[in-house]
Amino acid sequence: MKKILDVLTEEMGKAFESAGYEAALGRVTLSNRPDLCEYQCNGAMAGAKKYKKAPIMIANDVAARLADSTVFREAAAVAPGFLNLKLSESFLLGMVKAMESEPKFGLEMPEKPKKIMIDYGGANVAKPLHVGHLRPAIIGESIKRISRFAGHEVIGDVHLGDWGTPIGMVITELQERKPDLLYFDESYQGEYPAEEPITEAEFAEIYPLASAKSKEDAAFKARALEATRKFQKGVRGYRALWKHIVDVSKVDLKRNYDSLNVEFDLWKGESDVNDLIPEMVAYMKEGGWAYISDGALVVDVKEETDTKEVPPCMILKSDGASLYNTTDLATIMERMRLYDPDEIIYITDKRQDLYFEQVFRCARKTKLVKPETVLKFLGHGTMNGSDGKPFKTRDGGVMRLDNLVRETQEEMYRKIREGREMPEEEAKAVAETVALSALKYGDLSNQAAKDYVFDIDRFTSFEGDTGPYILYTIVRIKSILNKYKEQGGKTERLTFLEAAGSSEKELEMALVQFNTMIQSAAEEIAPHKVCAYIYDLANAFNHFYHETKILSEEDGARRESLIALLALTRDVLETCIDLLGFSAPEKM
RNA sequence: GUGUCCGUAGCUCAGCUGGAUAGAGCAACGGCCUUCUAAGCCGUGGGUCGGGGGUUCGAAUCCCUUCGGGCACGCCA
Repeated sequence: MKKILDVLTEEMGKAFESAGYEAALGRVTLSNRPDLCEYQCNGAMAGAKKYKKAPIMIANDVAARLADSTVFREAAAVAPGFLNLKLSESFLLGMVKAMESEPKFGLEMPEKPKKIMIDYGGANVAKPLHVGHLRPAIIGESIKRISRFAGHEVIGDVHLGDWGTPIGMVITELQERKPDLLYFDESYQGEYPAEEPITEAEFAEIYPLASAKSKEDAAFKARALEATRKFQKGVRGYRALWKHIVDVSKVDLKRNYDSLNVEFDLWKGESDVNDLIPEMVAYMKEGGWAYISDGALVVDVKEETDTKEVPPCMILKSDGASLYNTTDLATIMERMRLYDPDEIIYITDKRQDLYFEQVFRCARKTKLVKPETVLKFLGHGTMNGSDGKPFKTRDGGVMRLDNLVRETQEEMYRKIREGREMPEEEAKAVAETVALSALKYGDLSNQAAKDYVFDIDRFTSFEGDTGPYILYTIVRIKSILNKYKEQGGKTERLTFLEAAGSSEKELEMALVQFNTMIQSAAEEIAPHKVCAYIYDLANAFNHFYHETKILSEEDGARRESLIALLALTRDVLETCIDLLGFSAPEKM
């Protein structure tokens, strides 16, 4: 179905045209004075100059043409030249019905769906996820879901950092603890055992320790670097150990991401492109793009239009080793070969802005991608503590992600037990669901590019613009629908009637904004628009709920229509929160 | 230094392809439960949209400038 603003603009454009003005002036927008009207058009003022006429005269001309419109119940010309519009209830009803009957609530699918790869998560092997990993994970997950819902083919890739020194550190610490392991015997020629030489618990304990050691103990660090070099070079025992560590780590990472309702389609990593690097480097040299500067291999990516200094993109360090750029470029090469995406979106901290600019320019210049391949970078801000600085634990350390999730769940559990009679087991399960909504909504309702303050009390509150408030609204609706069902009410093929009151009409108007909102959230990669929408929708619903008796409505047809409206509202809300990556319980 | 993002109510944030009286939430205060979840709803108070200039019939929104802050600027990722 068409977007409501397009329909209204079309209707308005016709009125402008028939009054002798250009149709393009008929752009209709949501009213910014809801006390005066529902929608508005400011075209009369925009056209005043062109037609050398007072805006109000133009507005009057246009309003006259809309007197018997089936779309607008009212179109009033108001000084100095506003066109204030109110919808006809029957027109709105038609939109609601279309929305209810069409797939995806009437969202039109793109003519040419794009294949989009999203690179998000930023996880490293052998390094527990910390709070800094929260944003890329949940923003990326939401963007993946929104793009997919909007009709595109989307592939989410965690793009694991599985080739770096953290693994060398873990190997080194392991060697200190278990020097007799087969893997460290470089003369050993046989097969290595299939089972892991390290348990998950042990692994979880080792990394932070090894990381700390490496900072304090220079000798340890040197050994860790040596171990890194060995597994990268392919020394058999080290490579085998590397594989074990990657496997154990992935189990741990998956569990963490599961708890956030974050799923990746691909678990690719830096190691996957390792063998591509020599080929890529040779290609860049042969193409005449790469040259040696200060010992390092670089590609110039300056452009004439630059107003700033853009340093060259480094391909290899002066010691010949690869770096972040190397694997990222090789990954682009691999992605083009294996998937040939129309678009690749990277979601990382915004501080990497310039870095990705360099990589994108390099990829484009060296023709690793097609001229039409879109490379996008979405930089997110940091999650700060109440002091406005990056979030830290009470003692100033970096907080692990699982601890943050657990603390949020505990806080939620406490609040639920406080406010509701609920068995412990159920309260626990509900707390998990609601806590995730608190965390995700708290994050996603901010623009991704901005920093935000993590405030557990605010996020877990049931009041105001929060995840729990949204869930509470959904639960209220479900509760009514369940009662209705228990009373034997009909739930299939319900008939809608025209809105009978203003709050009902407002709810319908909020509903029919859905496809407009999704489209702009998808185009602008902006999950916060989904949050803003469901907050408005939930408010519209709660207002309507307060004014309208539903189950006790005596007119059967009218009751049925109200139930249909409730069901639609619930479905839209639940679809939206799914796009944000969380869900609602049955009760709370 | 260069570039970039940000500065809106006491706090946390929307609004930024220019439109009428700048919106929410929290906090404060005051109402509404014999009735579908009051974790709700309704209302009151609270603002030189950092400052200055410009473009425009009209600027929080566009341009310039200035102040304040964050971040980035070749061998980390």
